[in-house]
Amino acid sequence: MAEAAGAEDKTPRTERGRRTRRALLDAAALEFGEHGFHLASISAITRRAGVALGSFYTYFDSKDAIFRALVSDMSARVRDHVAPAIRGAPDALAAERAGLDSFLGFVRDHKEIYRIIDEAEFVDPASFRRHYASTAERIAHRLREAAARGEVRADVEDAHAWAVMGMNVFLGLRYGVWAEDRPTGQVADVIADFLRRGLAA
Amino acid sequence: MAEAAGAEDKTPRTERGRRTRRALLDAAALEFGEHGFHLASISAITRRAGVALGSFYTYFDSKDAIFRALVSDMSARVRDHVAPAIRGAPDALAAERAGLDSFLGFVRDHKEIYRIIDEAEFVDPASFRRHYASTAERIAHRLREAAARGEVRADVEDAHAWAVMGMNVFLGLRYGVWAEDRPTGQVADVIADFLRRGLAA
Amino acid sequence: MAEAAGAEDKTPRTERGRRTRRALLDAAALEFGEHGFHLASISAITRRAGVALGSFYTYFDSKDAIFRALVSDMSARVRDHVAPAIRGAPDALAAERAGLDSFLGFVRDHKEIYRIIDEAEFVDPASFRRHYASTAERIAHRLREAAARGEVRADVEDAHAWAVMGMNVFLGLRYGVWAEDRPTGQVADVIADFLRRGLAA
Amino acid sequence: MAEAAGAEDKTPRTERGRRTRRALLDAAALEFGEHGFHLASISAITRRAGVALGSFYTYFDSKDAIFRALVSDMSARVRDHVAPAIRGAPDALAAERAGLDSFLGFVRDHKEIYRIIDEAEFVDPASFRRHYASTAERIAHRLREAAARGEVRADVEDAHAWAVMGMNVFLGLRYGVWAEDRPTGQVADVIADFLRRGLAA
DNA sequence: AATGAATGAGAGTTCATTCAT
DNA sequence: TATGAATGAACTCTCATTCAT
Repeated sequence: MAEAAGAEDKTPRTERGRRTRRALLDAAALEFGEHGFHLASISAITRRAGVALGSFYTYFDSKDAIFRALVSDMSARVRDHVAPAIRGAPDALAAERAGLDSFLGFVRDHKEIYRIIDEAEFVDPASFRRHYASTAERIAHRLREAAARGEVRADVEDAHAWAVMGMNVFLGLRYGVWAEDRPTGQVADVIADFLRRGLAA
Repeated sequence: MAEAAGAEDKTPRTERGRRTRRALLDAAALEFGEHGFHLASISAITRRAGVALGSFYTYFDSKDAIFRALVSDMSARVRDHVAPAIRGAPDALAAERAGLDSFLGFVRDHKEIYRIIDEAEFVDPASFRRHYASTAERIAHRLREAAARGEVRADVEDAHAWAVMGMNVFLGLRYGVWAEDRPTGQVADVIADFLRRGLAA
Repeated sequence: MAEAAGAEDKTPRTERGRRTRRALLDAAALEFGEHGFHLASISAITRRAGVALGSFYTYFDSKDAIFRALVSDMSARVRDHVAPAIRGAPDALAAERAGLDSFLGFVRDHKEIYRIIDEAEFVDPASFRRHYASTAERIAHRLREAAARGEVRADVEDAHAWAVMGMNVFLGLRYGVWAEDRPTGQVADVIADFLRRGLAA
Repeated sequence: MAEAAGAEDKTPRTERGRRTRRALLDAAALEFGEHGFHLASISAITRRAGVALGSFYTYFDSKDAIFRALVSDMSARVRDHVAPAIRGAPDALAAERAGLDSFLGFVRDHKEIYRIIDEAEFVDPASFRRHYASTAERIAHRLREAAARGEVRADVEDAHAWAVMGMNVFLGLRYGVWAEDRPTGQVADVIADFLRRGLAA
């Protein structure tokens, strides 16, 4: 039900197959995260997953294919992690703060995601655009609704949504590099305050 | 330890050598920009530059070395292009707007830079950090001075500088993808207004 | 040592088994005919036959084994198709004409056979020699008997039989390539006349 | 000047390069002759030629490419060997006899050619057709001229040329298998007589 | 008897780098 | 300094065959 809806029928039919596929995906996340797409090797992935090299091709057609599967897997997990935090927020600006905080936390716990998402643009441009476009659209949608409710300035436009996403992505993906010791909440607070004043009605 | 200073040993002595080195660098910008670091090949670079494969090593120690040389070359060019625009601005917020606009224009005219800078983080983490840290530091410095002059809020901190840089980088590097038809000035205006309200004293 | 006799151990016991074996053989004829021995894959054969990969080894010991089974299957079918035509001919030279015509017709209707027979020499030299030697011997036998009856020259020898077979095989196997539009009967006529009187003025 | 007139500029520029290319071609003839196209391996070819694996790709783009180069190399050599024998013959039928004899001799001395030519049809159909079509056309041309001179029957047609070629190819390529001990001249004599007068009593 | 996951040796090919001329 | 041939390790991918269920 993930990458391309049935692709070519590489879907495992047995429980054992399901476990092997999962192991490969997890191993791939680590390998791609550590070495990047081009330096990651399929033989390293299978070694990490504890299966024979040839078994890889029982589940994925190619190196590209597993990368794509991984990206959509991770997008979904990020979304599933961030969405509840946003939904629980009292108003639009609190939602943005909660979303950033939740994203920072997720990345901190899954450092591999950082490089994988960054490379997705070049390895799989189509899914990259889909990913960012849908994120931006979600933010824009929230802002427009908030404007209608009078929570934020009435003249918000899409550029604001992209700017917010840009800050979040840049801060989120580089947070480990930038300031590992700083609690994520603190950063989220500074940015939330900045957003509030920039976007307030 | 040689990257920045100019390679100390491989510096060409003759005029002809200087031209060949420049041709390699230009060819490398195109090749890395089109294919990315790992898929770019030295033999393609030399072919584009019109020199023999073996000649490459007269000027650069390795594939990494020419990439590093290229990244610092380009950082310098971006800086040289953006700096005057910033210096000419009447106040701190106008400077940020001018900087973003100028950066958007530069990227539009040098599309290769987009991918090269994006990859620099993984190919050459050291120079990547140097590059972003110095940019962030420049922004932070401007904001602190502006705060001292009362042009922006007194409680600005480094997180603001990183957020501003994040928006700029994300918008700048993806501007082609995002909204090719939109004049860069318009985007810069929206963002400038957002910044003004967010950072105003 | 098992190829000809019918495999002795892998013979199916049930009706269902018999059908599966037949399906594999038919699928193999198409697959080997289309791609040649080395590029044909067992998994493609089982897919075409509609059975699971593993089931293949219930019926054949190896890829070589099914190829051998196929070659003897097809030799027998060619023989069964051509023999009646030859038997019905009034004299030796008419028999050769009828044999060629019948062979051309068979190949036209079973194009796969073309490549399979051509490759048999390399995949399974033993059965290849058997196949051609017995064909040549049959022709030689007919010619010797015809000579005894005074229908053909008295000094015929084995080389003549091989020459006749060479023409037939070359024309027959390449007929599709060479002259698809020409009726097989016409070609058979030209060759029959040639056999009768040669090229001299 | 051989395979495809300049292909992609893999032509060696130095004397050493020329020698290496020749060594690869000779090694390939043996390897393809012994094992056939698919079982021949590039690493075996380079081992036989005494060069490193990677050097192969300095001279040929692929396994297919060297096979094609080899086939045209060998066609040319066969032609160069057979042509003088044919030219020296007193009349058309003597020419056919001389051509067959010369071909049988060539194949006996270069056994590798046997399998290579036989496989060319499947590996490189285009050059296969070119090869046989041009051979058949040469024979047909000789026969038509001989008919004009009154040396052979006036009603010769292309089918005769194909039949002659079929006999020659079949006898020539299988002669080693069939009758290693028999002098080629003897076979050529039998066939020449057959060509002249056919099989009728 | 039937299934499909698992195996691993081996293939063709690429490419950064070295070296003799 | 310039050239281009030489190198070999590393890579992705295939497939006949085996095995547990």
